[in-house]
Amino acid sequence: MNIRVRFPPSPTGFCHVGTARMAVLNYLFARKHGGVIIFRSEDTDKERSTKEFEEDITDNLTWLGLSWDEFYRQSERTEIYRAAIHKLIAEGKAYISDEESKKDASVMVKIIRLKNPGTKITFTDTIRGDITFDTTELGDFAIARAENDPLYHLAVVVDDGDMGITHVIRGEDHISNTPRQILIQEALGLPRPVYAHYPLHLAADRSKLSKRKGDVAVRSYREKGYLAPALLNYLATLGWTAPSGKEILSLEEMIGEFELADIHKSGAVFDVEKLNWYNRHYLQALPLPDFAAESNAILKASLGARDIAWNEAAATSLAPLTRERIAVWEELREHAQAGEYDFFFAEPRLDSSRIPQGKVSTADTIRHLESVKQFLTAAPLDTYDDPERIKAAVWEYAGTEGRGAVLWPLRYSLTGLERSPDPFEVAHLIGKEATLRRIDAALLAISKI
RNA sequence: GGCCCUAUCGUCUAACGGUUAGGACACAUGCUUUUCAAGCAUGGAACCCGGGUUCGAUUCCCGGUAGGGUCACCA
Repeated sequence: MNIRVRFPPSPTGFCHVGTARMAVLNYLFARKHGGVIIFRSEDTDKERSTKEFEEDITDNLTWLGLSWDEFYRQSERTEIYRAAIHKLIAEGKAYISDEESKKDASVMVKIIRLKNPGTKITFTDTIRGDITFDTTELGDFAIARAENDPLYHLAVVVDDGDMGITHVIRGEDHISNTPRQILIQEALGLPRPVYAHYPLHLAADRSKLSKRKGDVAVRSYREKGYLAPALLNYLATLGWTAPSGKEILSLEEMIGEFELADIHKSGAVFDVEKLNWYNRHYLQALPLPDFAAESNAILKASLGARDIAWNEAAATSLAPLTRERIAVWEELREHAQAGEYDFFFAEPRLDSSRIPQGKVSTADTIRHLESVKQFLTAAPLDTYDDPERIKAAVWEYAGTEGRGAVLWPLRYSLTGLERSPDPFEVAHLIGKEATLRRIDAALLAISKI
């Protein structure tokens, strides 16, 4: 069987994570079976559909790493719908009725309705099993406003038939649309595709995910600095578990393991914490030069706004350290804007009263700083090539005098921050000269207390 | 409200009649370079309720309850 699936978004809004998930599931299934993917822009609502939204959708799906083989717009296919509607009317399976407009009761409009035979429709859903509907309650539902102006259900059915769609994989919000579409299908004499309705994902309170309850646009995740493979991996595993039990999977691995029947039946909450965990993973997996390039761009912009002189080399050497401190790029920007990295590029501004820590006296603090300074002065220059060797230079002393008492003033002197990376890492990054200079500055500041 | 779907830790889930109900995220505690982050170790935490079926139900059936979806001249 030559499998053909479709991505049928309507370009009436920015690419939603729900749209992305629909595409991911269809993509995995199609690629697994060597099938064909059709992107179909469902833009029959002329009022709300825009080119901008369509581009946002294609752009973001591509960013995620997805692709398709054929592309159509429903707005360019009115002739095909016209023929189908005409045929239905000619065969007496549909009719034109004059009715009051629902928008304005004083206006009479023509609506084309399907003559509903009122049968019971049972279809097999790959994810849920058999589902039965009594279609009598649907009545003669509307399929078009005019022969050249189809409504959603008609367009979908005609297109699925014309494009040879074999598998319709969509959200469960379409379950109740299915009997209606099957009725049209049967009236047109079209084959019935395989249906698979997956559950929608939900907001934290288990209600429908909406703009009010968090980000729903793929572009906003992208702007915050989420990585495409992370979002892709999360979206795929939200409501689907790989048989291997793996949670981290590349696109190729997902394709290899994917089966429609393994998609869960119940709705899952979209959890940003878990997404962050995925993103941290993929951020760590980035080659260091790639990480540094992006990291530098963010630091440069953030530090520029703080009037800190830029030093590309210093920033690059910082990359291994910033990498383990963030889950999303946005965090690096926030940290840099809060001044957490200033000390790598400029002398720290010390609050002398903060140099002695806790119960340690000022006199002892001075003594410790003087001692540490001696050790670090005596240490040969290449000691600074490795944080471990810097540590070794003062470790015995810190052990006997009290690590906190010795290390806190050192760390604070070097960074001027309450919270920062450890002192040896910092000394390594800023080098011997700056390290000694900063200790001297701290000693000078504390002597004025 | 009618119709349809669903129901395991806070969250994502494993289990396919017999298990100390497993894992991941999050959380708590401890360790590590008495800060922060990361890492490592440990810990707390779940079968919606009621009936059946069965030697035995988280698992199968029915009912209830709860949640979701859908009831357009939108898609």
